Amino acid sequence: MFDLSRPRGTRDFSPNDMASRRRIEEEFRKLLTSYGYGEVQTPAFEHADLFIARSGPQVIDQLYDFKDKGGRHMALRPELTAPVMRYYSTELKSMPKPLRVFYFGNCFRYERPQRGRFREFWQLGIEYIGRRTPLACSEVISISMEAMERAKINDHRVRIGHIGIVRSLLGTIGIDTENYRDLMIAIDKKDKIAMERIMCDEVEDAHEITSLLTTLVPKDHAPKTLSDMSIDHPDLKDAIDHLRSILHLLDDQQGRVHFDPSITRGLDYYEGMVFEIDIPSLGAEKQVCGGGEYSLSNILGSEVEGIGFGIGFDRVMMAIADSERDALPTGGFYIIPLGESANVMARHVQRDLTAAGHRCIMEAQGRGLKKALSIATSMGARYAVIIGEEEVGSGEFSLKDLVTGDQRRIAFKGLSKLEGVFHDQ
RNA sequence: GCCGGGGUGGUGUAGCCUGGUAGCAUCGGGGACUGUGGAUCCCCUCGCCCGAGUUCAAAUCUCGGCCCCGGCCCCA
Repeated sequence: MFDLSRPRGTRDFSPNDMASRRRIEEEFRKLLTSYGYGEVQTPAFEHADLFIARSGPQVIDQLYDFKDKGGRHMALRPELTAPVMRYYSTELKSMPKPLRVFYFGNCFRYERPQRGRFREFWQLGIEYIGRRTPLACSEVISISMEAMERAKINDHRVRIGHIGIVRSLLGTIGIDTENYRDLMIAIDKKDKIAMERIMCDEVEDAHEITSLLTTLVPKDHAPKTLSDMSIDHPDLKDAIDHLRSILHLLDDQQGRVHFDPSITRGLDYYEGMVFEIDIPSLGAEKQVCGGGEYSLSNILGSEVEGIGFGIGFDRVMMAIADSERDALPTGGFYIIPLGESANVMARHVQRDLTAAGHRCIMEAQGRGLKKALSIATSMGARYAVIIGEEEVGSGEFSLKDLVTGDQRRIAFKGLSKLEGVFHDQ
């Protein structure tokens, strides 16, 4: 006997799970479609180089890669932005700008599983490829927030920053670019000690360091509002104006949006506005969405700029209240053929009813009437269709309302007239 | 990769400290009841994560592995 267990970090989804997941998925699709985004799909695996080329060692360590039978180095996709950009740069390029696309698919990373982190997980995202105007930025952020609302999540918060602000500030005190990466990570983690350590190697003026730290790291990790930012540096004016315009357009009535200059995002291709959404109640893996403005000229070899975000679909599902989860569909008919002579008519009735869009389940185990009615009820059917020798002989079937108990004979030919006579629920 | 807490029928649990018969609930299958249902009663299937060690004897104690949960890291 071989190992029947499920691979580590993967999940099976029950019919109930899938009912909930599909409903939310559809809700998201409707949202994105209504904003003019078109869905694209790319392969589950790609040439490994697509992911390796510009990635750090962490991404590569987590890559599910393999040699195919032709000796090619392939990898399961760890994220969807690169494949979508690959698609864009080869085929979608000629489409009118701006190009609005969205994607939904599974991704694979060899990680240590824990709550909210899996080796196979689903990501939903959009890309707005075109000029990064404040209106376009606010559209993208707004869609991500509306997605949370559609999922009926109400404790999320949005943090918006700007990578240009951080870069400029560091530039003013002459920090060596080679240390940007470590420093950016330290800033993103709000790790003052690491920030100070890295910066002390570069600058001598303690006052400058201190003021910089206070500017970048909100007190008590509390989000700040943009108006708290009092930086007079000419390089920053454009960035701050840009953010102001975006925030103004977001028209955040519920106070979800906060300014957090410490967001730097890990990826190299981000520049300008960046944002994250998290749901505090999720615990350690609370970030459900991340995105921002990017430029991909250095990666794809051609000038591509845009705005996008990725949503962790599984984390959204975890945050959805149990009361919002779906039950399996109920209602409709349960057909009970009694004896072999009833089978043919039973199949015909089932075909007609399902063709008319009704849920219609066949008693196919040969159970007796009593047992079958009991099953019909427990499966949530509204009506039982009873077909026995009597019915076959007269070309009729018995239709029993399982809620009221009423029962009547219906001519098989009169099936189409069922509409409106009974409540299919 | 690191640090904690756990793994008992499909599901939820008792038993573990203080070694000896694995109990309960629910779900699933069947029957009482061969053409009229959510009830009741009865019967049945299915389990100590894996391996090694200690012992007359291990679900229980020891070690290793695997897996799950929480945290770190990173991210979604």
